[in-house]
Amino acid sequence: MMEFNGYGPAADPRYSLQEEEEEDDDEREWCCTVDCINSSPLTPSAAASGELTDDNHKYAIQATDILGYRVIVHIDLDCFYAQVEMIRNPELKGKPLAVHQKHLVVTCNYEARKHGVNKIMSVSEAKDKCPQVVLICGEDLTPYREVSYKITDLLEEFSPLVERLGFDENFVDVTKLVEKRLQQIGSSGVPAELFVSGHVYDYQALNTADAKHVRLALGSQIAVEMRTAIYNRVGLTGSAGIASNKLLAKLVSGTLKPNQQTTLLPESTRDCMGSLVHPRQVPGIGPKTAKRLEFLGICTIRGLQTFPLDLLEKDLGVCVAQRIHRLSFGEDDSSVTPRGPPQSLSDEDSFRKCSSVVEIKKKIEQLLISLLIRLQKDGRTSRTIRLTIRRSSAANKWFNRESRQCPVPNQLMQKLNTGTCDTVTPLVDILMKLFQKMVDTKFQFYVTLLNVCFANLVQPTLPSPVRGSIGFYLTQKSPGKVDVSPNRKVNRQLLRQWKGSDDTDLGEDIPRPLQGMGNYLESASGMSDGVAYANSSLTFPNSNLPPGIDLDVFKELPTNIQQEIIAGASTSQDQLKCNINKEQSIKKALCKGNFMFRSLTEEERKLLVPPDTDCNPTISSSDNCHHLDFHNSTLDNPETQLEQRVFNDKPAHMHDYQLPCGTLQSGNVDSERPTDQNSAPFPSNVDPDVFSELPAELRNELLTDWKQQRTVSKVNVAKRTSKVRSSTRARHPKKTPKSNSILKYFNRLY
DNA sequence: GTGGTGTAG
DNA sequence: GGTTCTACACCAC
Repeated sequence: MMEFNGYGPAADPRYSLQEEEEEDDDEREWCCTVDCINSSPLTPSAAASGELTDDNHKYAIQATDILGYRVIVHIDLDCFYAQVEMIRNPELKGKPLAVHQKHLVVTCNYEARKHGVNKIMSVSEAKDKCPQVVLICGEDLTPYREVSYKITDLLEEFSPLVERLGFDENFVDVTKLVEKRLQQIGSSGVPAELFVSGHVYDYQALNTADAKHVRLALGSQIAVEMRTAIYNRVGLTGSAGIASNKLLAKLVSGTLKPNQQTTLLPESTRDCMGSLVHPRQVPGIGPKTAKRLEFLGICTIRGLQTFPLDLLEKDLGVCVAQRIHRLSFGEDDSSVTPRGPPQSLSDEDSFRKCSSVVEIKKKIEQLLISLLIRLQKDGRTSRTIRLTIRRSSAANKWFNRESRQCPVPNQLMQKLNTGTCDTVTPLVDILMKLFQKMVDTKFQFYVTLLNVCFANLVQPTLPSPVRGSIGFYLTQKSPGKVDVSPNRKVNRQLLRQWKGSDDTDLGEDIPRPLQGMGNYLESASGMSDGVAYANSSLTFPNSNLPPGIDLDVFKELPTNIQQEIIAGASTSQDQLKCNINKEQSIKKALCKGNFMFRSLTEEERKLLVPPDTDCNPTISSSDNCHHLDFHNSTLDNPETQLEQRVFNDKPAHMHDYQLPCGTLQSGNVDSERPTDQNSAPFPSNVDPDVFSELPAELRNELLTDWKQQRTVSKVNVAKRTSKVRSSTRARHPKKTPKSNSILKYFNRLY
């Protein structure tokens, strides 16, 4: 990795460009290709022969007219993971460094590249090429994700229009900022000495009389400012491309790397596209599409440009055909769209093979816990859970991924981001059922990848009532208590809130993931007191019930809610205090730089599973303690300290017990719905005395909810009787209030 | 809403 | 083609 002595000037061609010598082979080759093709642009004879005429170039003309004034900057951070690792551990600077996931190098610094190490090279090969290479496992993406969002944040200070592309790339639409600067120049006119910062593609001369040139030149100066800010405040270097659309900006940002920038003036567009050899090199044309193009005999960009559009449309569909046809001319009218917070959170792990249900369950649990921590930190909750697998068999070595998903039951949804333990067991149960929908575990199977995903993320609106309180139970019943995530188009406010919650410096606070895990451990053991589980309902001493709860009402509740209430009855207040104490003790432990996760004791496991069920616990033979390395990692610049990497290793499975059979199925939630649609103000199985003891505000809220449910139910009944469903719809019934009930959900699973 | 495919880094 | 670990768009159903 090079040393920097001031960032901005280094990117300016008026100063020496020492770093150009440090391009890696790939990038050098790319540049050579550019030069090569640039030397032979379309000849007049080629145009005359009908290969490429203005007629089939019509999109270029239209697009240029309409969109030519946009100024888009594409920022591409140099070997991102490696740079982050060097920031985390400055001692690594100057050493050859490779970040690997499993047995593959996913990125490496330029020092390692000098020794022949490359991306997607096996670890063993990298070691052969460069025995002194420092290998860092990059499977935990947390630190990269965090730095990545810091960069996006920083870029948003320049323009609100920032679109992330993976962790290490961003598009920024700086058109408005450029216009603002033009206005500032005002009547004094464009200064004659206006220059382009960095390189100009194809060494094209800047024409300060051309409005587009002026704007792009200003864009290049903004790009330098952005890169300087990224370096000064986060410590990372990156390359930039400046052009009139996203496609071109991305293409030119790759021409000169690392730590350089290139501006494409409109007149060079054709050359720039012509410099690409294969359609696959066009961002937006992936391997599958490229293969189909090859099947059509299209193996070059020129070939794609001149291929009859109608034939292309027949093969690829109108939409795709037109899009890639336009891309081949360098035309891309897609806008820079901030995506807001991620729409889903997922975690996955791959392995050579996994062929036992116990192992699968263990791995699912690991992934789930890591995800729950992230979800807790995120602050949202999830409405959909998805399991994706990839399997192999003797006959067919590789299968594509396949997935199954289902809604997260309402009650669970409300608790997902609270970091408590009681979500883990039912979620693992659900995930195992999803797994069994894909794999018949009665037969031999080989799974090589598991992915758990929380999708459909929404903001919970109600503060969580004290767990175990009746308020907790009742509010879980109310539908419509979550705000659907706003339109994915843009919600910067949401993004800011989301980032705000994420942007914590550890400082004095306990990292929230650990609080959550602490809760997980505590609740898991706390559940056991005085509770014996049966297959379909709980047995309990009556005295354990909180005052005001009717035994009959209680019996009607789903088991997990019963557990909540029992746990809360004895501990609702004490537990709060207890949690605070525990957080403090965790904090103390963390201050010592070490924290130990303990597995559940055997006794605790026994208490979680009824001895008389078929699902006997599989007790983990190892009484292992999982040490969590907890070390500081800060950036050079104190302003932009990285959040500490809480988990150096993914937490190992916490316990290894089988789920009590029917834990979730037991509660007949349907019975909680109003039975008499017209008379009772609330569901028949809600005790009036209990109800009357609730705060007026809550009572009103519940009444409104129940009223709404009844209305919806009526509408659905009417719909059902008047309309015969198609077979597909029967498989995916329309959503009714009941469809969210746990029972309904399990009916679908089985 | 579900499940598959394609694209991206 | 996948090897890693994501994330999103789109489409048929």
